[in-house]
Parts: sequence; C-alpha cells; structure tokens
Amino acid sequence: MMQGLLRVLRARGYDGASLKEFAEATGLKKASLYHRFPGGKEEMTAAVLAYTASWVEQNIYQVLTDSEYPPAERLTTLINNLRAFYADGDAICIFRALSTETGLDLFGLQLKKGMERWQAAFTELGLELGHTLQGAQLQAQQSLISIQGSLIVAQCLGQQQVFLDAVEQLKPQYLESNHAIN
Amino acid sequence: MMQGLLRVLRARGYDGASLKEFAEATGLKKASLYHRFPGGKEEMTAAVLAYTASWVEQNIYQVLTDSEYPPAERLTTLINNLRAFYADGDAICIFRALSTETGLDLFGLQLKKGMERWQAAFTELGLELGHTLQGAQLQAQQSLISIQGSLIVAQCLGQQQVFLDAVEQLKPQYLESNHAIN
DNA sequence: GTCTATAGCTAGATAGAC
DNA sequence: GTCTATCTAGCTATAGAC
Repeated sequence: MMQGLLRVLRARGYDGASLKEFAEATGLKKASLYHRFPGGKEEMTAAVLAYTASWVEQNIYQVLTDSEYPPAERLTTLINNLRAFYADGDAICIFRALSTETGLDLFGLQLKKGMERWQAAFTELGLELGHTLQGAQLQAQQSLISIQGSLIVAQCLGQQQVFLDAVEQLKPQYLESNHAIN
Repeated sequence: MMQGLLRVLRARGYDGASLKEFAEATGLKKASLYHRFPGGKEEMTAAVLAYTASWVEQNIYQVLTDSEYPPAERLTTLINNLRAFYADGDAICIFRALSTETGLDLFGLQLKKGMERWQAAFTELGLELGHTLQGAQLQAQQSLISIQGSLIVAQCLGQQQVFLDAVEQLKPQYLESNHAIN
C-alpha cells in the first residue's frame, strides 16, 4: 500500500505522480484511494512521508543509537539499510523528489523534520565516539550531503558505484576520524 | 527567454512545468513557443539543457582551467559563479530537477554529458595542482557530490548556510590537500 | 470499503487569422 | 513571428450503486 505510493512518488515527484499511477501501484481504484485519503493527492503524499519517517526511525535512528552493538557493527547495518532503501543507488530519494517548489510549499515542515532526524542519528553516534558537539553536527551534515549528493551524481552519470563508494566510506569516516581536529 | 524556461524547469521539474508557466515566464503565448520549438515541451527542455551546458562551459570549465590566473583566484571566481547560479543555495539545480524517471528517460544523455563536463573541469584543476589522475578524479567527484548534496540538505533544512559552507570549502580542499595521499 | 461512471477542469498541442 | 481560438486527452475529484 504505502510502498506502492512511495515508489511512484520517488520516481515521478509530486507534480508528476498521477492518481492513475497511484491506483495501479496499490491495486486499488482511484475512488477507493479517495475513501482512504479524503484529502486527495496531498494527503496521500503526507501519509507516505509519515511512513518514511517511521522507516527512518527504525532503520536509521534506532540502528545508529543502539548501544547493544558496537559502533562498527551499527554502521555496517546502516550501510546495508541504505543500500536496500536506495536500491544500490538506483532509487531516487523521496526527500529529493519532494523538495521542489511545490513540494517544499506543501510538505516543507515534514521534509525539515525528517532531515533533522537523520542528522540527529548521525550526530548522536559522533558524540558517542568522542567528537565535540560541533564536530559531530558537522560530520552528520557531511554524511547527509554525501548520501544525497552521491545519489544524484550516480544517477546522472549512470554509475551506481558512486553511491556505493560514498556509503561505504561512512564507516571509516566515523571510526577513523581525528577527534582533536573535529 | 532561456532564462525564463530554465527558471520554471528548476522550480517545478519536467512533469510539473506547464506550457502556461513557460508562456508567462517568457512573455510569449503558447502558440509562439510552439513556433520556436515545434517539438513542444521536450524540445524546450532540451534547449534549456543546451543553454545550461554553455553556461557551464563558460562559468565552470573555462574558469577552472584558465591558466592566466592562479588556482586560488580561479576557485574564488568559481565559488562566486556557483553562489550566483544557485542563488546562495536557494535555487534548485536543473540536473536535480530533471533527474527523475521521466527526465532520465528523455534527457539522460544530456544530463550525463553535463555532469561529465563538471567533473572534467575539477579533474583538470586537480591534475594541475599535482594530484594523481585517480586522486583528481575522486576529488572532482567529491566536489560534485558536495555541491549537489549541500543544495538538497540546505533546502530541506531551510538553511542556506549549509550550501554556502560547502562551496566555501572547495577552495581549501583543493589548495591544502595532501597529494601524496590522494 | 470498493467499485463504475462521470463531472469539471487543465494539460499539451494545433489551426488559421494577421 | 505572434496572436486568438480550439481540439483532444489526461488530470483531480466526486456521486452513487453494491
């Protein structure tokens, strides 16, 4: 259900996504979608963003802050989750797809909250590894930039490896960084 | 003319951009646009990408490889050009806006060529600064990732400073990098 | 809760006057 | 070369049967 809506939104963006595609992707008819989401396309998209937020909570935030496992193992799990979520660099990020003018107008707050949650996850890991608050925040921002940027560059160049390399480097960047400089 | 089409495409993407908006942005009526671009929206977008390519050629490639100026000065000019082109982090990149499923289907080759030209510009600068070929290519890729990624993160977070910091760092990254390691 | 059918509108694109 | 007027197809959204 949500997976289908998410898939269409990622591939085609808010303006590009049509109710017909939503119907095909979910197996429901258009009128049935309106029964579940009386607010129409806007409400459907907001629901997808909420669904995405819970995915991030489970697969990013919980993973990076789970003190049951050592940081290296958490990063390995994170990398696997990222590769799965982005289909090894083939899939467009929902944040990118919705951060157009229309998307930012309608869903700006949800996009901001979502991004901040990603940032918080990386920041908490950095703090645990002994970084200063400022250093951890900067490195967290760098991680987000690296993920988002590598997806675009990979897809424009047609080289998924650009994305795979970028996420693979997250691990050494956190484990081998010089805390004194950061 | 092209500026108007470019502005609409960046803000709304290929699917989101309407001929009505194109007409308003250029001051021409829809039928007049079809006179100039018989191929319709697709031809208009391709023309915008060609226009963008020439901008990149003048403002990125020529700047970074102009041996009349020292590298530090070229990088300063580049940073100013990037800030202007992206409105200090407020404007969406045309590459991002068009690298959706539809956009990649229709303009994949132009997007690839464009990205490769950016990459070549940074790579040649790195080579001139004494980097190895592989090191220069990797750093060029990192620069593209940093620009694209910082734009998305900045716009989702509503913090233009993320982009401004990222482009400002391009200069030290090239001038202070350790060639032996790269 | 899901469907068929359709309303009302706007999209991309074209015809033809000037 | 630019315009007004218009076509068809697709869109979002709703009505109402089951």
